[in-house]
Amino acid sequence: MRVFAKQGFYVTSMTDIATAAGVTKPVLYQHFTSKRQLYGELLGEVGSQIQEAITKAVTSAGSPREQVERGFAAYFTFVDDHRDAFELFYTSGSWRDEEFSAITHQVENTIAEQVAGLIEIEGLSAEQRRLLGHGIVGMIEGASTHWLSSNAEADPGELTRQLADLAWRGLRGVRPDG
Amino acid sequence: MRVFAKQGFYVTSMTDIATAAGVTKPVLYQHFTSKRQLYGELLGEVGSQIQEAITKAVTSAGSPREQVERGFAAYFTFVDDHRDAFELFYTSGSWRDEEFSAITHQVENTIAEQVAGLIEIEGLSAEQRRLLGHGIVGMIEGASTHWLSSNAEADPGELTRQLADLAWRGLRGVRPDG
DNA sequence: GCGACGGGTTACCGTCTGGTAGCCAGCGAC
DNA sequence: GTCGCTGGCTACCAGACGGTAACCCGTCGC
Repeated sequence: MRVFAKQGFYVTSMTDIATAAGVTKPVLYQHFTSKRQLYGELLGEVGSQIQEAITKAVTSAGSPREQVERGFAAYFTFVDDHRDAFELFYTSGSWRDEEFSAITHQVENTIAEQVAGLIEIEGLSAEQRRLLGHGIVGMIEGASTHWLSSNAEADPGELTRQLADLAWRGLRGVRPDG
Repeated sequence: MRVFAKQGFYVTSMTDIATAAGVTKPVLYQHFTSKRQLYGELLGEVGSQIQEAITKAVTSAGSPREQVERGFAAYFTFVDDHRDAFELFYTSGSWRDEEFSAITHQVENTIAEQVAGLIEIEGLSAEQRRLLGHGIVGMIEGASTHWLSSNAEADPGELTRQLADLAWRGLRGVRPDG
């Protein structure tokens, strides 16, 4: 995970992974049939974790506003705790690969659908809701990426307050703190 | 551009590109010194186009709200008109590459900074504003990606209305149409 | 002490790709 | 008609990587 997350799929060689794991290539091939299978398994594992974390957080909440808040909190906490996993999942660079992008898209679609269900406004088609849901998902991903790359020392709680407020109230509704 | 956008940097071979261009490899190397240089030049070109389109649109607007609207419109119009360019730029998969990601990040940072300047609320630090700006940029990117991959027949104008409204007024402020 | 066994390692293969050298065709000059 | 030149193409090279085969070493039973 660490080496894939740092270097990406194509740059990383099986020897790199084996070395990082303290073994040699043939040992790796006793556990995984191919490089693609190893990567796919990793990606799927991470995807399940993200999805589970968010779903659990959302279902434990009451009002839509609270669901947004808790969902965001779960996401940022996950990113904070599993930095490598997030980077692997998000900047893996395998979006042009049919098999791999299917996994990431499945997760994004699920989250976007959950978000779409929180929009209370009448008169929006399902596809319009989905689109907005993906907008919110992109918002979270963009903020997370910047957060990690900028080495900002904001904690997940502060991030959640800011971003959930942005999502819920828009650019005009953000308040300085709490 | 077309072949890079469809396959990504590593999967695409110079022979692929040469073939798509109707020439052979050595001819390619008369124009570009290496695969990386070719890709970097392409990426920089696209980045400049995106940035210029948005900056031009934003500076032609008055109120912050209008700047958001026009900026979004410029982005979605660009995506619609230069699908390959957008895919190359966004899902290029070269985020793990120091040299390439510098280009994309530079563009994203510039846009995020412009967005940050539109937030009128007092009491936010520069870094907090930047973070929210990147959230909005991610929102646009996420929505664009979904828009393209879902083959939705929404036009850029409709996208702009929905998403600009989402950005400005939040999830509670989206209205069905117009 | 000796032999069998099992897990890991070295060493290797085929393939592919970025990048280049040397050839060849076609055209213009005389 | 022949020579020379220019520009593109075929053919090739070195290196790297995914994946595998064959070997080797330590351990355990006798």
